[in-house]
Amino acid sequence: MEKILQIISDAPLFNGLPEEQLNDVRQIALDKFCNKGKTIFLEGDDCNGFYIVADGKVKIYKVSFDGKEQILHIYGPGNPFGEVPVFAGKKFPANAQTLLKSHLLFFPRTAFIDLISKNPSLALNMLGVLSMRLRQFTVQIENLSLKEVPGRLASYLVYLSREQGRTDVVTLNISKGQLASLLGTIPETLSRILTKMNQQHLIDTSGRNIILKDFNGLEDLAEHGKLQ
Amino acid sequence: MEKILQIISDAPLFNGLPEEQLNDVRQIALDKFCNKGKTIFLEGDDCNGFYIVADGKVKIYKVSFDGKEQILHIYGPGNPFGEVPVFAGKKFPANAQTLLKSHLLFFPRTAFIDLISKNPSLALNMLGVLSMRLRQFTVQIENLSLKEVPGRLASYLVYLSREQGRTDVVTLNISKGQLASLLGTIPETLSRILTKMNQQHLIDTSGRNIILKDFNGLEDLAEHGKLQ
DNA sequence: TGACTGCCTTGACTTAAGTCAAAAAAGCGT
DNA sequence: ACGCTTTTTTGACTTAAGTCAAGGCAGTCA
Repeated sequence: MEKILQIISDAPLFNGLPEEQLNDVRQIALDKFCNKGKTIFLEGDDCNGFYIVADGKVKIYKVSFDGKEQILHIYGPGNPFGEVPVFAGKKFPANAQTLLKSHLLFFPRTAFIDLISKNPSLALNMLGVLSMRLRQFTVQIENLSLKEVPGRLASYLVYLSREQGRTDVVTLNISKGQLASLLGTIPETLSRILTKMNQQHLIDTSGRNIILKDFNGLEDLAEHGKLQ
Repeated sequence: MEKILQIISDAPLFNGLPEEQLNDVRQIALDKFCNKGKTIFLEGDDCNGFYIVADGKVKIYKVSFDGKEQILHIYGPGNPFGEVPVFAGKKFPANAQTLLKSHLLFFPRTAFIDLISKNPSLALNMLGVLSMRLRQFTVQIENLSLKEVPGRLASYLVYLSREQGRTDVVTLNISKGQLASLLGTIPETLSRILTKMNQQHLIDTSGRNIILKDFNGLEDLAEHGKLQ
């Protein structure tokens, strides 16, 4: 199978579609190659389509008046982004920038809407993706407003642990500064909390590897939201 | 037009559908009447369908371990809720409770999926609604993490002002305690900030009516996020 | 009228987390 | 291995907002 077609068929959005429809999708996809640090779109830009990450990594983020940034998502291969304004409004609600040299697929708005109208199962997949996003946001809002930073960090570590399929050690796939922004805090605070968790034998850090010394303790912290 | 059909056709989720499709939708809707304070579902409950508020008011909320509650949404007539797990999973991700005596319409999961498969424009409308909500969540996360409480309050007042179509005075449609929760804070803090805004002649409060004495100042505060 | 209830406000105190500044450590290209 | 940049850590200080506890105020219902 051709490379791009392979990427498309692996993406959750197009999962389970028959080969004929995958080919239709492939027809409307355009390649876009970006270097690290490239801004793909800014909040308020007009949107004429959405993207899927074929390779690399992209952050979706908001910036406050005085320049502080809150990362909303970090997407890797297979994840779509920028699809909200395709269906509602015309402007992007946040900024997007590559974190690595990346290969993106661009799907023009009208062609895609056309496709989805003829394709109930593609529509259902899309509904599933958006619903999932909504659920993630719900959790993120819950975390931001009900938990303190240690709780959010613990929660993220537990999430990473599930994602990486092991409870003894996890590896961060983003820098600690980016993690701070994702957790809605600043690098200094994150660093201090990591040190504190070390002292309490919850974790053991060495660079981007974090040994989970007390997984139950972390789950507890993620649940209760307070560090001792 | 029959009352239930009217409610359905007025709901943003189904707005603009041809009458024939509206009738299809109406066919699968079931009535549910609830008193004030009735729990409709709890986080983790199995989802076998979703709801639309026909009449009354419903809050969607999360509860932290120590009982503090964060309201995610307050929905009134025409708003759908609980549709996320219809596509994304099987369990409700948050709790729902009526704030008033309410009349709800229930749409069973399987019947609805059936319907949508046969109805591309219904699917597109739903995609629009979900996208709109994602957009709102984006703003909510931005507010929670990049703005302080005064900024979030100002932002809410400006939003209310647009919704109610006047820049001189707005009326809260929820209690101040509930507003505090919606803003991700506690009643004491909200009360103090309202007092402070009074002193600075930004607003003038009397019960649930809030006179906006300096609308530009409020917009500025909502943007910059800092109170003096 | 008065007590009951729910909601809001105020005060004194504590604390989590941000700011600013500087040093230490880790990456990276040549 | 070298210098350079970027990332992370640490320390001293400030501040927004939470906690706890007490009062006030308004509506309701005997």
